[in-house]
Amino acid sequence: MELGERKMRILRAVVEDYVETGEPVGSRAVARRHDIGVSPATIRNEMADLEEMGYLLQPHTSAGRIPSDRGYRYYVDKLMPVTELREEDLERLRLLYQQRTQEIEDLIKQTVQVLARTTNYMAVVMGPQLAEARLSHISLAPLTPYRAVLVLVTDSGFLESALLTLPHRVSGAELEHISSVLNKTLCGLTLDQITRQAWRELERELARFRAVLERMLEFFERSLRPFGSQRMYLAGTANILTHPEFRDVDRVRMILRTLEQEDLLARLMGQADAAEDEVTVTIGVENPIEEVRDCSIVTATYRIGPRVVGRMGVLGPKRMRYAQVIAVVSRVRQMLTQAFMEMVS
Amino acid sequence: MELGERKMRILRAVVEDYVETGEPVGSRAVARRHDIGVSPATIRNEMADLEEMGYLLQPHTSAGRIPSDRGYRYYVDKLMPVTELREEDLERLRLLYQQRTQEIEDLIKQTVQVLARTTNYMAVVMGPQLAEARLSHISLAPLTPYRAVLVLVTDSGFLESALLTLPHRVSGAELEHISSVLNKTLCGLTLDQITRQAWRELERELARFRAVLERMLEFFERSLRPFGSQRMYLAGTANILTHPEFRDVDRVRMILRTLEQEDLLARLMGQADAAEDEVTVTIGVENPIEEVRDCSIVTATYRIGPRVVGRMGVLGPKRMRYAQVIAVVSRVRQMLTQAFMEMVS
DNA sequence: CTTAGCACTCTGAGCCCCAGAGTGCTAACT
DNA sequence: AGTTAGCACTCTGGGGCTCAGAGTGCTAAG
Repeated sequence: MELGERKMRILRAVVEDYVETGEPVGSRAVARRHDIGVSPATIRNEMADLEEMGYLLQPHTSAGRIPSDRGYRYYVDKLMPVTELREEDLERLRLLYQQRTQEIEDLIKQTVQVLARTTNYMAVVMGPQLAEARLSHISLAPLTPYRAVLVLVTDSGFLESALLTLPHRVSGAELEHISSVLNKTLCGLTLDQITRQAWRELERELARFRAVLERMLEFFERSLRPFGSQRMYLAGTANILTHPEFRDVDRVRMILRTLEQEDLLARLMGQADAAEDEVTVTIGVENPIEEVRDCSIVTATYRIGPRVVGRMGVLGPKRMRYAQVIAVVSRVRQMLTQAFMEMVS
Repeated sequence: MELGERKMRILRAVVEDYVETGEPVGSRAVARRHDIGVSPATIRNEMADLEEMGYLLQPHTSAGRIPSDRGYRYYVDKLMPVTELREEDLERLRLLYQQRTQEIEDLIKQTVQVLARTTNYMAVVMGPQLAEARLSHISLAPLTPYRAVLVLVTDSGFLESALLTLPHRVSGAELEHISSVLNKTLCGLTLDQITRQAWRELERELARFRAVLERMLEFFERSLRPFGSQRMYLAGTANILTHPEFRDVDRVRMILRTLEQEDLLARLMGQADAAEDEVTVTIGVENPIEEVRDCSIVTATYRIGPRVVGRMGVLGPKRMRYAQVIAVVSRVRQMLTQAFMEMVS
């Protein structure tokens, strides 16, 4: 549905004023603060139209208008000005990402902090999703007669290791044999493929060590469990309490209770997609979880190397400074991906 | 300061009624609900005494009394009945800890959840503190010419590993040599000792590989940074919002903002102590952080094996069901330590 | 030392009122 | 036909008021 030029300007004015003040916006205020070029009465008529079309809402008769979810959506899609970060914030990001840490986790932790701080909303970063990574090295090294260390490395430089308790005595030579078979069979496959398909083959080749393999499979499945081990990093819970829409403790409680459940939070954050460089905005009722229907979320995918991906997002009230948040998320996504690129290479 | 028998009973009555109802407790209510055996007037006098002694407070004239921090302290130290968990909660704990996971982290995550759920307050668990653990195995295995995997195992079965980018080409044989020197020199030492003292010696013996050693030291220091990498697990943030003392959004915001800072949270949680099997209660003003002076915290140390320790705690309003919380924390501490014991052996 | 009686105090809920902001409608204007 | 001024009407939110209820401290009697 296309809106006329003047309706657009009015809708934009209402959204922006409401985001700024938190008060319903009246025709008079629009006329005063934005030069639409017509009188309040005309604006009143236009606003009545916009309400009928579903872009605006009236909290009660004789209050100003506030944007509906649809109004925000239209604003975000068509009306919102492209913004760049404040120089000050940009500087902070540069500072953070140019210092070369070696630790992926540190970088993620700092990312979630910086997202929360610069937006003053709540930030979430999901740790990297390894399922799509390709194995480039795997080995089983002896430790004691009944213990071995399993080490795996992916093509983008992830290291995972685990202590395996061996079900029976296995000599060093045998472990080496196992390692070489593992390498031959599994390298180049994604971790997902390994648990699904390649396992059969292994069981044939290493039938003698079936019990050992089972221990390993256990580990694989655990470290790949979709959201189990995919750690979630949260920051800025306190931030959202600064916004008047969260004055109501019960509402906040509902929201927090929801976000504490990692599976729900993961659903909220949407699907990671390595190809996608876009920032996604989910407004109010668009998001899949009942309890956060009056929040908006801005999400994006970051990458570590070519295949490993994770998700980041900012959650705040629907009355959110969308342009700014999108600018922040977009920049952070880009800089984080860049930083990982340098780290991994 | 010793209190007379009757004063004790009255103080206890006030604390318990206040904890239950959240309303200031009047002399009449005490007389009715607890048979002290004297009239409200007498109780009134006693309460006035207790107030003067600093055990009770009056929010305003002509309201009932509420316990002061000192009153709670006396209650916890001397008056509180020893409680056992409700059978239902106990069952839940048994269920949780008898299923034998192999993952330390999973166990910790579930512990923090269960603490939060059974108490309905907020729970914190600090990941294990490795500084006191003793190294039992260390090795450096080749991966590519310029990369190696560093693996270390402690005597209680912790595994840590890292990918080292080598500053120059190092052959497999050389790595093996380094590994054997490392093993010889470092095994049996605590990680703390290693970074502090043993390092010198290594630098002499492996002078040729100084650059490699430096990479390793970096890793050691990172993984031992006192509270940096010592992960904090939180649960039940939403819970505390159910309590009327946290109706005030601004107060909650202060508290959350504080708890988001891991260094402050670590200070709140106090010092881990392997020897100590006690549960510690910190009430209101006793705790070191200004912003949480109207909260109480119940903490305890858990162990993984003989030396590695971590901390767990429950944070809630001063008006807390101390006896129950202490019972929960004590039981969870015991069962978690037990579970780790079985896992590690 | 304990208790009944009593005057006094303070809070919090409920209620009312009203200014202020904003609307929708009508009728006049361009 | 679209725009505007004028106007009556509506709704909210805050301030102020009142009052019942709960609880105290004091006094004097048991």
